[in-house]
Amino acid sequence: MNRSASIKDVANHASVAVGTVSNVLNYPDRVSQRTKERVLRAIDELGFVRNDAARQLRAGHSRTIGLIVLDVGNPFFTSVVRAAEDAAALQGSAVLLGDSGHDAGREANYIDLFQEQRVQGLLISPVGDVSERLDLLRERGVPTVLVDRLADEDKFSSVAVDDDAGGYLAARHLLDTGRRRLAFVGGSTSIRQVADRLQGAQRAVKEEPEATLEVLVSEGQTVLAGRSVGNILVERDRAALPDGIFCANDLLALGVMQSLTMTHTLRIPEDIALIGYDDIDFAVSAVVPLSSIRQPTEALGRTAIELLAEEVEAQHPRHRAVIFTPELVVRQSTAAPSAG
Amino acid sequence: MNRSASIKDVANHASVAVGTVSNVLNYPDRVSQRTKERVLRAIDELGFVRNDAARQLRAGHSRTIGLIVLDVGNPFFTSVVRAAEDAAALQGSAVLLGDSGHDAGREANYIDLFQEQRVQGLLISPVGDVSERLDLLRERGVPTVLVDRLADEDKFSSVAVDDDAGGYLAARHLLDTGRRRLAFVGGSTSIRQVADRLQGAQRAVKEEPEATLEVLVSEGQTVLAGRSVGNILVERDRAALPDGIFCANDLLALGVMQSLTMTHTLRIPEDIALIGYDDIDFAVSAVVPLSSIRQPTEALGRTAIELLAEEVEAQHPRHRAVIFTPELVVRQSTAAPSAG
DNA sequence: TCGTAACAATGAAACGATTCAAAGATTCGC
DNA sequence: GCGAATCTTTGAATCGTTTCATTGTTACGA
Repeated sequence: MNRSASIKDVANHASVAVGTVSNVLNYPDRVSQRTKERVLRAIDELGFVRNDAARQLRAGHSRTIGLIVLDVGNPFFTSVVRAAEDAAALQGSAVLLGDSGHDAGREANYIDLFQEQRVQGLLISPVGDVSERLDLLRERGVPTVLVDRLADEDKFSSVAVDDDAGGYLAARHLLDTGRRRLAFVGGSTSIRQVADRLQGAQRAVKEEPEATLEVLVSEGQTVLAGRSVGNILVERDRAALPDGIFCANDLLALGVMQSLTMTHTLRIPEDIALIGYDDIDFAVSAVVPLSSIRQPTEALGRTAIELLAEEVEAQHPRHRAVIFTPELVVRQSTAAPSAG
Repeated sequence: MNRSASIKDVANHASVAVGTVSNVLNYPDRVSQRTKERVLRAIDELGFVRNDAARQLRAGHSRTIGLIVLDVGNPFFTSVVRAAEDAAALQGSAVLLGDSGHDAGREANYIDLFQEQRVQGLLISPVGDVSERLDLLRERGVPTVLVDRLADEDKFSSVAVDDDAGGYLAARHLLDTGRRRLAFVGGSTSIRQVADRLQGAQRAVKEEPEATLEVLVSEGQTVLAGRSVGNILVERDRAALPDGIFCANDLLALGVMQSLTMTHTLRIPEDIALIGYDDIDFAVSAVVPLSSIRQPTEALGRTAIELLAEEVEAQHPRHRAVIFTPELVVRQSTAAPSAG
């Protein structure tokens, strides 16, 4: 119980050499049937479990990949994590997950921890700017792929989603269903995602001469912030109201939906169409099922692992930036208005 | 770049013995100021990072704790994980997180992986029954604490939340605010949590002679399932309606809320009070802010780590089962009706 | 100046798995 | 029955740390 059995114990118990036990574990074909059975029995009887530390020490590297995300609670990352785990499992690696919680200190701790663990490489959705900490990783030769953040291809590979394209998709969809007086609701445009989604929306609006896009800045990106914006809107003259609203995320959209439907005078989608972004679980079960833009999180996670594998294998890695295009999910909240 | 610097490289570079470098890292007081500086400079110049595998091999155990949860996406577990990480950090350990996704196969993989890693111990929220896999861990002497699941104290320590008490709290609150015709909405009572919460509610109702409790079984525990139940309710005669509804989780409650408020004839909380369970983020930002029962997730995570530490230290561990009582969070959805 | 105590530095041994050259056993054709 | 070829098994060396008994150094009081 105290000290767990080692390969040497197994060897003694089965009366073979340690090398043979190792062969049974790693190259079973090299070992005769009889011996194999004896060894396996011994392993079973002693409850032997390989010591990964020793294995790894000898091998010089681990079979794990470090993954540091900004917030495991965020469904976007949860989904990326799951995809990355599955993709890693396929190539025989395990993922060590770290949650930085947007905190640079925690991020640094995980980077250090993972380096000490000699992970094969690192997937990271970095806090703030791509910092010196990451440059240090590069110098140390730790293969690294940035997730949900574009990077200079001289320095890192990266996977990201094209937020401009997502914004375009959303606005184009509102225009395609006949809306012309659009509004964009988002937090500060100092958040890159918000700025990009807005930019894409503006691009779409420019394609329709008579279409307009009003920008409403919310205080944060929560349901409550959305409700505040909605409350301001319902005060307006009917004529001054937008007929299509694009929110920078689903939480905002759900908040706006609450305000608009609470008054019982405005109908979604007949009077105002509403589309969000992220396609969270709640979108489908909103009072009026919410149209949204879905990000290809599975592809992100899988591709991140694949890019990392490239980095690990290549001697002189040529970094790549892979950008995914999000997808429009149409639900009732943007159904075409019944009359022309 | 190829092979990272070892303690031996550092020793050469600083012209000291390897033991001295080790002392600088682990017992800085044993080393003279001059030497320490030379060594630290060498570490810096070579970009030396401790190899944890070697450390661990020598030590015989790692400084990590394995944590396997049923679903990292579930806010309950996310919160437990975070608390466990913080508590572990305090005692100098790191947490390796595994997400079984309710899948026994994935759970088994993580158990194996963590055993190979020689984790100090394991926190696990097990899939299905406490199985032979866990018994095996016990035989192997891997300290294990069950999370969110009571266990035989002969076998394991455990931390859990008292769902019966939670159910009692919720129903008692409805009764205290004057409601007498209560309804319970939940999925199948074959789910332990559902059964316990119902039982607690029944206990509270029995305390009031004229109070009644009707049980409505939903198909699943989602917003949509809640909406279905709500839709059935609004069809009823006003007189046959409950005046207080307790849902086995917040998703169900939000769904019920959607149905009731959509009709515009029933008001929450004036006509019907509504309370959920879990206190998810969405509860506070619902159309009518939702009262709920909050589970002490931080305490769960922290205590789990503490119990594990006890197991690790004690030679002949006496297992303990710690049960937490949840907490009532009152919001608008159960405000006392304006008139008596 | 010497002996002793306190302090610093040394380096071999150990942790447990994998590797691989070498030795030993078996099979086969003739 | 013999040599060659093939298949098995062996065990020492190795990975990078930590530990610890030992040796070397310094300081100080008598």
